[in-house]
Amino acid sequence: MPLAPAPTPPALDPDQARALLKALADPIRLQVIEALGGGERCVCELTEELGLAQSKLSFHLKVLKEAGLLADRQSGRWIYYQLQPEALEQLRSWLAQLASSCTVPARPCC
Amino acid sequence: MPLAPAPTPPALDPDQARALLKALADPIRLQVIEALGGGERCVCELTEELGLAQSKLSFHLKVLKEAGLLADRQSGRWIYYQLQPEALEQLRSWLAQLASSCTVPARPCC
DNA sequence: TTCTCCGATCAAGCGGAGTTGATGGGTCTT
DNA sequence: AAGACCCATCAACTCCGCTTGATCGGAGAA
Repeated sequence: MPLAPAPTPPALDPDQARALLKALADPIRLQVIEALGGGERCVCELTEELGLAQSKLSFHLKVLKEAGLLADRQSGRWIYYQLQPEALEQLRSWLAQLASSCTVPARPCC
Repeated sequence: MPLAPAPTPPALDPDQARALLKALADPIRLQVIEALGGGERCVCELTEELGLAQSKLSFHLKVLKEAGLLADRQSGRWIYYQLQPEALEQLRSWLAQLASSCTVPARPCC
């Protein structure tokens, strides 16, 4: 039987949200994310475009991949990375939920 | 004359996105954010609910406020903080834009 | 096989964000 | 006025994440 489709991914618990945000909150990783926003890229392309040391880029790619933000694919000796739209969508849902009722005024304290 | 409404805030440049993400990417600040997701709170309420040292909470509130994620309001000797939905919405737009074309396959590299 | 290239992994060093405890400023009460 | 309370700020310390340079593994070319 076919898998149930999941157009809206399950809600993010705070720990998962934290992992995604922590992975995104680095200037170099943001450069990588922005570069991959235009589509899949090979590591050697990213190295050149961003002007990064190879080991440094590899380190940050690993962080992003382990957070679930990136997926990789090997083709010959090259490895291609791309953004995982599901992870981005999960974060969007989490943010939307936060915004939904955050303007409720406080009842006077104490 | 009435102010022009701004339902969709202006697009976020990478630096602004980075500032927001960096502010969110801390476990204590996330606890604060989650607590404020239910509505405005007084600092003394947050201190008690989250079981934090006063100076520690104050430090993180300042970080969140300077990032534009929180607004504060004084009433007598109490200070109330609340989430800024506009900031959350800006982040959501930024994420949506990233996801929009990130699945374009790479053309073979080299 | 050997050589070359791509990318991941490792260990050591460094810097900066977060924590802690004390102090200061401001408001309300008595 | 003095005192109590709420919150921000400060300086010193700690600790963890990032950087760096070298090494390793795997795939293709000769």
